[in-house]
Amino acid sequence: MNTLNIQETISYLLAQVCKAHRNVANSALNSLDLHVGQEMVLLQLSQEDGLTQSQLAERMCVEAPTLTRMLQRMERDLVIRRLPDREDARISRVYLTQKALELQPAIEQCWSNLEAQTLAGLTAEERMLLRRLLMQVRTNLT
Amino acid sequence: MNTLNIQETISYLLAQVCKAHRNVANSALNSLDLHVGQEMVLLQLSQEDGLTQSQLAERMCVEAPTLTRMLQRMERDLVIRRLPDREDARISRVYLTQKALELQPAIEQCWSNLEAQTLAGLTAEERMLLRRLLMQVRTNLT
DNA sequence: TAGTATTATTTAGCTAACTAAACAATGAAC
DNA sequence: GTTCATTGTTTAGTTAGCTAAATAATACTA
Repeated sequence: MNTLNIQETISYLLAQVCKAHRNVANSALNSLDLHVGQEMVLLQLSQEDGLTQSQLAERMCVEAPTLTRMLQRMERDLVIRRLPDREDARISRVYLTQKALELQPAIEQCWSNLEAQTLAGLTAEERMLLRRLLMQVRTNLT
Repeated sequence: MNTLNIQETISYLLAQVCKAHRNVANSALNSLDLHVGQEMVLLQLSQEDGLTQSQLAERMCVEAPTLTRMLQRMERDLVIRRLPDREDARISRVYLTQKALELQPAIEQCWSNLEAQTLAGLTAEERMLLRRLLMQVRTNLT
């Protein structure tokens, strides 16, 4: 017999929550012709345009090759463009396009709706508590 | 200016936690020659061997084509085998192999370690609370 | 200055996830 | 019993994520 009932672990619950969260985010973003993950590129650039790919990868916590391919597709779809750095020819800087700027309010609305749906039925105290606990978990796992 | 600071949302935090959690799980499973996601197939089958692919997909909350490909790779790696149902020729049933049975204690150990790492530094009350809050969030998102 | 090490990005090749569509077998209804 | 709908699985094609290795440019060092 199993001594550990996997389905009763918080890890299992967490994995389910994440999958559901990602699915909800994805559905919303699809209506903007974006894939889940791409919104984070646009959000990072909206805070600081012209980041290098390395900077962007680090802030998004993804590996460089993952980002390269995402950016290739996003460039194809005209939501970002890449220009070589003036001083260092190794570096490629990423910029929002007009299309991305126009998309931005809708993306923020998506994110805001997602947050509201995620936290529905939780009091302000519970939300603070959830944040604190998740921050502890994040620390534990990184 | 942004009215919403994405990085301060719980959705953003949740996405980070999930990514970290999946990465930790993946590293541990790699040492058993498994990929993250595959352990769930084995865990489900260890609770009930001979499930149909549809049943397995439903319990894992993944789509049928996702499972088909995972099972093809796992069959190649000799951790599961598939046999046609005797009565209904459409149905394919999935069974653990000897190799999978031998792997099982190590998988449970992985999961157990993951759970411990995830919850390090949290009191019993905090763990109960986290479970309750995550269950609410799961309900909100499904 | 020539040679080597480091840094930035890309390519190649893998897995997990999705949807849409094909395929095959069963079941139902006329 | 033949046609049609439903069910179970697979194929095709997409994206996000990973590691290892290739490529190219800069920086350092003897």
